[in-house]
Amino acid sequence: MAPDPTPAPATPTSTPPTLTALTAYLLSRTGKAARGRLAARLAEEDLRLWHMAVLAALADFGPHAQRALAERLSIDPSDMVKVLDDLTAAGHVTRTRDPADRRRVRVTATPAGRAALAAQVGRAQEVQAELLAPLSPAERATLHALLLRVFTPLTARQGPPLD
Amino acid sequence: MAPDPTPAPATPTSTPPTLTALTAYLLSRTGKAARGRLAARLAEEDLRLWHMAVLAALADFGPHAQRALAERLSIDPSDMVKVLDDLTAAGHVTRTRDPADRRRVRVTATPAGRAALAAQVGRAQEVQAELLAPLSPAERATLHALLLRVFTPLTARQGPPLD
DNA sequence: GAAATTCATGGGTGCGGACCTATTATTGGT
DNA sequence: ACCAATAATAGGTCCGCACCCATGAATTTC
Repeated sequence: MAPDPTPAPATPTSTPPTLTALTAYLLSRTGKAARGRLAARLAEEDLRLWHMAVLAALADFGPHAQRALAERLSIDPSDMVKVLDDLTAAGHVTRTRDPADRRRVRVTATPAGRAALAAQVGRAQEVQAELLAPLSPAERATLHALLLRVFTPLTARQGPPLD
Repeated sequence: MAPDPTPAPATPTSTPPTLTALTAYLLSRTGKAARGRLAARLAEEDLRLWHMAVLAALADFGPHAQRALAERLSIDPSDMVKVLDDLTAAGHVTRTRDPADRRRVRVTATPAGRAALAAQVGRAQEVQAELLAPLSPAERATLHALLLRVFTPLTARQGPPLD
């Protein structure tokens, strides 16, 4: 019977209001949760987020030169190499040298790759359903729309040299 | 026509619709952006997100035993040590042994620490203003409310053993 | 008083992400 | 034919985060 302030129910694990009052903080935390769960699901098939992003880019925009693909996704070309190594090993994409310019490598999604992407999208939607469980369908739509408006300008990186 | 899909204006850097259609993806990306910019701002004063979180917890809930603080924030106790090392060195918190139970260390925010927290909150709001620039004040409030509802259950980790 | 427990601490590990520098083909220009 | 620029590739580094174990001091339990 000490002056112990924590009887038994242990610590509440509640987050400081000072932080939850910040939208930036909430974004950071929920984003991390989303990323973590997403990554965990993708890991079930030995994929990471970049793999899915590359497959999505190929599916949405068609074949790319490898470098163009890297630029589109704002990933370092040398890192793209490794991502594509994995994807080719898994049979999700094919690398073919561009006959016109044999320096370039043309990256194309295979049918298996597109199927894998569809499967991953499905898993992502499952994760998403868990995360957004507290929200009604209408609210989820609202959230999505708002996030999209916040997100878009982030990628619309000012084209100028910037260097 | 030439099979060349990229005339000259370089690569658009646009994100695959397959991804932007996923709220989980948007959460992940915007969250990462928020985190990154936040961290960059905090780094100006040699602080990281954990430092701010600890200061906020102390300011909001008062002094904590070190272990209780770690539990509240769901951080490993051994990592908490290092965070507190930094904060004490910066004069933002004080560590005093609990006279009742001399194993425990009582962590208290100093006035300087509380001031530093206020400054960081200010910076966070600046970052936030940039991020949420595309949204009207009402929309920002809506976003905040929705995120809060999504976030809360994440921390309300089911108390059960789970192991 | 001895043993088991709790805390704080130090040190170390592994993972993922971002970034950076050669090196080797291949090209276009001169 | 030579030279400068571009593509892909293979390495390597650094950082942040999360996690885990061993130790020593202090406390509770028996």
